[in-house]
Amino acid sequence: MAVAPRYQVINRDLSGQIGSGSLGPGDRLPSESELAQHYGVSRMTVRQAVGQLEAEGLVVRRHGTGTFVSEHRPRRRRANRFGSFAEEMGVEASDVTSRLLEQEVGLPPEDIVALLQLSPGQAAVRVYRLRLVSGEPVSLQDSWLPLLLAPSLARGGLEGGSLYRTLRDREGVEVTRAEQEVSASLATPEQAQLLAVEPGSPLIAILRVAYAGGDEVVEVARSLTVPTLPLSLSTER
Amino acid sequence: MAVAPRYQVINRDLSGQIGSGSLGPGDRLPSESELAQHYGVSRMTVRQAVGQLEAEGLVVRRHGTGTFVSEHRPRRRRANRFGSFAEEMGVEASDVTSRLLEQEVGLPPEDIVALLQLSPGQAAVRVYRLRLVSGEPVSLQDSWLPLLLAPSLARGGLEGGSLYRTLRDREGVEVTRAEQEVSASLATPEQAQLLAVEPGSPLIAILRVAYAGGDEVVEVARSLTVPTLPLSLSTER
DNA sequence: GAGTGGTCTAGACCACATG
DNA sequence: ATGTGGTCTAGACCACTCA
Repeated sequence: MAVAPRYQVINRDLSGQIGSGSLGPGDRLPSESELAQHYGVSRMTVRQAVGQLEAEGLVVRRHGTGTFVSEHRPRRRRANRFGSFAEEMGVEASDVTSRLLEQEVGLPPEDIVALLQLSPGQAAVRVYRLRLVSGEPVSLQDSWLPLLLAPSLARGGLEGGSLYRTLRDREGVEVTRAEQEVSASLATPEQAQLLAVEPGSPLIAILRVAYAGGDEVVEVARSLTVPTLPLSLSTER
Repeated sequence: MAVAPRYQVINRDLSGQIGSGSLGPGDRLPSESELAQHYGVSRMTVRQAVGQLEAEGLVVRRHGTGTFVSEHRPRRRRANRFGSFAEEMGVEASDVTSRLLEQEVGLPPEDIVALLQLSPGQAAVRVYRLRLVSGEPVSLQDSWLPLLLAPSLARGGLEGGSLYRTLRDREGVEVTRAEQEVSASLATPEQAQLLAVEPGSPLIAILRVAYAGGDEVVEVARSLTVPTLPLSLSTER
């Protein structure tokens, strides 16, 4: 039945109340004892739910005083765990879909070869995807992985669209660390068409190198993401 | 006597064992039950200690398998500590210089007022700087701070070019947390001239909100930075 | 099946903030 | 003095992994 743990149910309920505005910034949440009684669980369970809210930045706990809704909307999650794409975008995983543009075995471009630490001639798998949130295209992700590390990807298939999860479940390769470089670029006509923006629009460009274990490079990926900032910076002084 | 909580003692002990190498990368920690017995506490207490290690990135928990020391040294704490400008750019602090473009007291634009949580009419200090690395312009930083929090800045002067350091030394205000949103934009002619790039070039745009203590907003800053990526992403597929 | 971490209980006492 | 969150117990059952 895949029943969610109680603390997650409580977390989502409170999270929803904050999101919908029935709990506004600065409001005090019911005390942990009250919540425990209300949800019919023990206080420790409530604490787990609230602790998660706190980690997400939605609430602030004050010893001896109470738990309060944060004054600000949390913007970005911290990047300790290079989160899934959904986490990084700050959206629900269920809102994220993928369109597979290419999945093939071949020789990557020179610069990628170097970053992947491949010997000359060694093949790699390319997974080129368009990621969508709520059906809207938001990001192009172009990943290259050493064929030796990801042979199963050569045969196609991605479990639930998550590359890292597929790696872990099918190859036993666990991505433990990633480095990113953020840049900006202009959309080419082809990119623009896929992302539904004007050609020449600015895009956030990220180069990511993902490692497993020590220094073994598992993936080199380039992504181009549509800026989502609500403020128009380009018109500023 | 200010005795530290047991879970913190346990956390530090394990943390020390990892740091000293008696627990190396990939090693499995004793099971939670064993740790509980060893430290003479309940398993829930051990879980709190280990959970903290996990949040710090020192260990990885695997359901049904065990808890393992992470393969990599956890790098920078991001988000929590937001490095100096030099750290963020990955350069030596001695290579970084600033050119003060404006430093004045006034009423910020509407959007900034909201983010600063100012009442209507409340004044703020603006510090607008061009940051250079090795003499090359790389970033425009436009900061707004509540006048009440930074009165000394109204009289000019920045210690060593570091805004946060000035805040700490002169106002006793310590920035404890910052949130950032990354975006992209196109350089206006004026921005282009200051940054020595072509008008219309893509720039990395970052909106930062810095907090002191709980939810008190200390600074809202917008920065525009020249992409420094060695790879030319804009010419890619 | 044995061992691991994940969830949960129904209490308890303590430290802290505020009226 | 009261109520809050912080810490802690001594169990329990479940879900997962692996031999």
